[in-house]
Amino acid sequence: MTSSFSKNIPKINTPVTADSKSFIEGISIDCVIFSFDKKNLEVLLVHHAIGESAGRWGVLGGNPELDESIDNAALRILYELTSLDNIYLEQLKAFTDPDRVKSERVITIGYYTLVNREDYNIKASVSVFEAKWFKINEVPDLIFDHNEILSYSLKQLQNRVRQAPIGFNLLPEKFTLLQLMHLYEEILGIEMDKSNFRRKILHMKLLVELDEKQKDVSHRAAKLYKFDPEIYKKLTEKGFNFEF
Amino acid sequence: MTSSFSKNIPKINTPVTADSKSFIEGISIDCVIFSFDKKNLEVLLVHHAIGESAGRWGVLGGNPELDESIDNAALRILYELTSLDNIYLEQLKAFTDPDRVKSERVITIGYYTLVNREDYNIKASVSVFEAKWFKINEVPDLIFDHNEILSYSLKQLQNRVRQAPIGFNLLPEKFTLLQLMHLYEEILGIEMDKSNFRRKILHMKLLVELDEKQKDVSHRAAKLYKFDPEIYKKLTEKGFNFEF
DNA sequence: CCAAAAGTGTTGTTGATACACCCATGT
DNA sequence: ACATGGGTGTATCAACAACACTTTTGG
Repeated sequence: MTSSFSKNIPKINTPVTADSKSFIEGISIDCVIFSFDKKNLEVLLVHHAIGESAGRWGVLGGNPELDESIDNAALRILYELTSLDNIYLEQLKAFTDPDRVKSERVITIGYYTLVNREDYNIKASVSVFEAKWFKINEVPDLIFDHNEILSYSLKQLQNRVRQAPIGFNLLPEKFTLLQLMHLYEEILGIEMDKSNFRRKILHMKLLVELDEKQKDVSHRAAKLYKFDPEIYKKLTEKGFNFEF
Repeated sequence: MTSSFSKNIPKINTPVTADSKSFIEGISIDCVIFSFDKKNLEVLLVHHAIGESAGRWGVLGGNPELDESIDNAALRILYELTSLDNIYLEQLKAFTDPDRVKSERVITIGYYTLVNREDYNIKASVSVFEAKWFKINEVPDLIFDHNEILSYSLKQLQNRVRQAPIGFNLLPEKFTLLQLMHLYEEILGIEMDKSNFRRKILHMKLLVELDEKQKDVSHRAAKLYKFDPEIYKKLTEKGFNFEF
């Protein structure tokens, strides 16, 4: 689910770390934020300073308001942390083990989101939270069931990325074919053949070749491409299938 | 399908239609029950007799208890209606539009389940609810957002059935290859080639050929096969991929 | 010149697709 | 005999994997 979220935030919510009660009692929101930095898939984690989980890291969390859908609440919470809107957001599922939080019964609706690292670096300078990027295989022991939520979201990302061109949300607008290939290699944890990858992705005719090349690289500069959602839309309407 | 209530059910819950509050306030469960009858994919719907949605049909619903996971609650509610256990159950997602139920704010965790029609016919003779099977394209206008939940679950079924051999849950233990093909045709809404389907499915070596044939059919009797979860498990451990 | 990545070409193999055809059985 | 579905065989084409090769550019 993608959606936009306007500048004027309707409601600022109390941080996750607080022990404040949700308006809808017993329901929280947790959101895994993925990003791709050069060669590595990374996750944004939030440091918890107060409460029972003080000193540990967790996925971005929050609470829904009474008059908003949980999906919108997730967008709002994301905006509060990153100042980003127009983010790719997808619901995972509800995590509902009665013992997932020791002190009280609370279920959480899990989400994952894909952000372009450049946009994040520009916008997310101010935040109430202390947040940090972790390489996906260097994630520490997290609060509650957040390790489970994270590993579930990674699986989901691996699945989805094969079926729909959502990976582009992790890249800058203009990218090279090799960057794109490295992204897939990193997410899927496999090695790919350069030549075969090119043929396959170009054959899909999803990408627009730009009149631009890489700059300041110490080797032959590669052509830049961009992903065009309009083209994708037209192709899917014709029964196109992105199967990676 | 109305009648008395019996058997020892672990926890008796109030029916969905009642306006009773859940222990975890604001959270309900809705479960789409799929089945395959000869040629048609069908859904089990429950008739609502009391409350604001009296006279209309909906998906099977219920409320969780404080000390059980929502997944377990779904299994319990399913058992209460169908007397079936050991059922294939998968969570869809949370449906959370603040206006999805007019009178109060309640989110629901959606599930779908696949049942073998023969087992159902044997076991589900008794139930507090009036329930009826509907062909998938003859489903009426349902209560709340249940039409949305249903169409979402159908999409999910179509996706999952291509990636994992879950379709077998809809068939009797012993089946013919053509039955299996018809199942896929019906779920995916496509036509398939008999010969090619055979080759493909047999080539996967998922099926066990039985020493048995169809009986009482007015044409050449077909060999019966069964799906062996053990074989599937072994294959997946070796990196097998069921991609339909 | 060399390193490093960009980009092209070739070849063998596999699997999907579209058929045509024969077989067994009840009415 | 014929309708109905069961079951086999085959030719063609597209996709994929593996790999060798040439090109461009900065240092």
